[in-house]
Amino acid sequence: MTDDANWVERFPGLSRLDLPTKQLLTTRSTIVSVAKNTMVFGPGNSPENMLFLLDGTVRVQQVSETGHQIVLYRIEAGQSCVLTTACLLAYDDYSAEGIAETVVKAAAVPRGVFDDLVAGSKPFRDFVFAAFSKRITDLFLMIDEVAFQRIDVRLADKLVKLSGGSDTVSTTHQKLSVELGTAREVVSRQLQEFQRRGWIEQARGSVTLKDKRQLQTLADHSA
Amino acid sequence: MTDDANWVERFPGLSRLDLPTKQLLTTRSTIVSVAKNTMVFGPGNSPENMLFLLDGTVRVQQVSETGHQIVLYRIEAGQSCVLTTACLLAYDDYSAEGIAETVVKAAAVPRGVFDDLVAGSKPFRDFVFAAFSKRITDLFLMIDEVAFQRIDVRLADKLVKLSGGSDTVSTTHQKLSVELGTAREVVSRQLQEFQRRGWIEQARGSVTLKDKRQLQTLADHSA
DNA sequence: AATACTTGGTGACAATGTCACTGAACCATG
DNA sequence: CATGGTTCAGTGACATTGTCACCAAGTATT
Repeated sequence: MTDDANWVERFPGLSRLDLPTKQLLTTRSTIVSVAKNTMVFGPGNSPENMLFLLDGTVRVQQVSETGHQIVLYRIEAGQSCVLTTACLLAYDDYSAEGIAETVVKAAAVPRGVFDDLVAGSKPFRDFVFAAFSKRITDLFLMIDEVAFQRIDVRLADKLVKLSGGSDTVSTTHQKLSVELGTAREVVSRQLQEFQRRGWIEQARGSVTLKDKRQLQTLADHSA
Repeated sequence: MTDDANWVERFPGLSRLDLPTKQLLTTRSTIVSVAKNTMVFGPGNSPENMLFLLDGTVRVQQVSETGHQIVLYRIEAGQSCVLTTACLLAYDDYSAEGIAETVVKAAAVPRGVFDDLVAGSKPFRDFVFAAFSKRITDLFLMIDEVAFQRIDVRLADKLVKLSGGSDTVSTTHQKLSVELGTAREVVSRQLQEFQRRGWIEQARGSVTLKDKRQLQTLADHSA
């Protein structure tokens, strides 16, 4: 892994901080590791610290009163849990939970230090507000998608995004349905249709993208 | 109208500010009025100031790429547009717009003053972060509703909420469909069903709630 | 009064969600 | 390896919701 002591430099939004602020962040934070599939935060589990992700991914998802689940967003390396944490602190009765999808390494900043930083550093304020803003606009987009986008378009988009650079997605129909907030049967049907068109091939627990371009075209068709 | 010069006292979250901070807010802000049905902010119209609503309601809604519309939330008196404003400043290419539903009176705080306040006052920071947190958790709930809640439940809930203390809601089927992000025909059908059950009566451009208790029961049925 | 616009109603159909059930693939254990 | 349990995926019937095309009545404009 890269130099953890200088983790601040790896955050695009934080590299502009002045030296004393950086030092405060570095000296007053601790590097923590979280095992895969651990709940990082959740109902009845408000973290004491603000986390800044150095490695790995945290998936934030919600369990509805109806028993349904939906993935809200992911926190990647270089991003912060600030807002989710803040939400938990403000309203501890809500149902979102953060789960480490991989081994996660993060810098834990105590709340008091965080508050001092917000007070003392304009660049840090900008970083925090930008994170909030990005999250809220992303949620706006998500509401739009859930409300108005066809499920085949959303599934194609999700497959391409989950594949990343690779050509296979290791996941089950059930998990894909949670990604989109739909039913497993719907995912199964759509995947069958994609397979019929020769865009994908299926195996138990994985989907192979044979024609990512076509999938991408369908996903972009929203415009 | 009540004493505008002391508007800070009317914000629950701001009354705890220390005197100098309050004075700063008061002296450096200007009271503005906005006519009904005016766009307060929107694409290509980022406001220069952070607004604190003293009177009236601002409806925030989104126009999808597909042409569909959905109401995201409302900003009521005693709340701030901070987050929406911040979003617009950060990402000016997104499609949400704020529309004054009534005559709106607001205190406009310049961005620089706002930043100074965040830096200098812990209670003000808490106010701002609480506003962000509330908004994000509300959006989580909304995503859950849009994705998983039946339309009759959502419509009943919306009718009760829009009615407030009154027993009539002056709105069209079209507007109700935008509230829920669904189609007018769907609203018409559901309202017919409510009417058949004797829960409401309809007239052109208005709905009269005859049995608010039953509607509320349906709305609560989510639990 | 003639015209256009808004509001709401209707039926056919498509897309998606729900339910109950089936069987195949995988896994842990003896 | 055999067995039984669990996970994963497929299927058909049906309910709910969304889409489309069209109509009719009320309202505003001229």
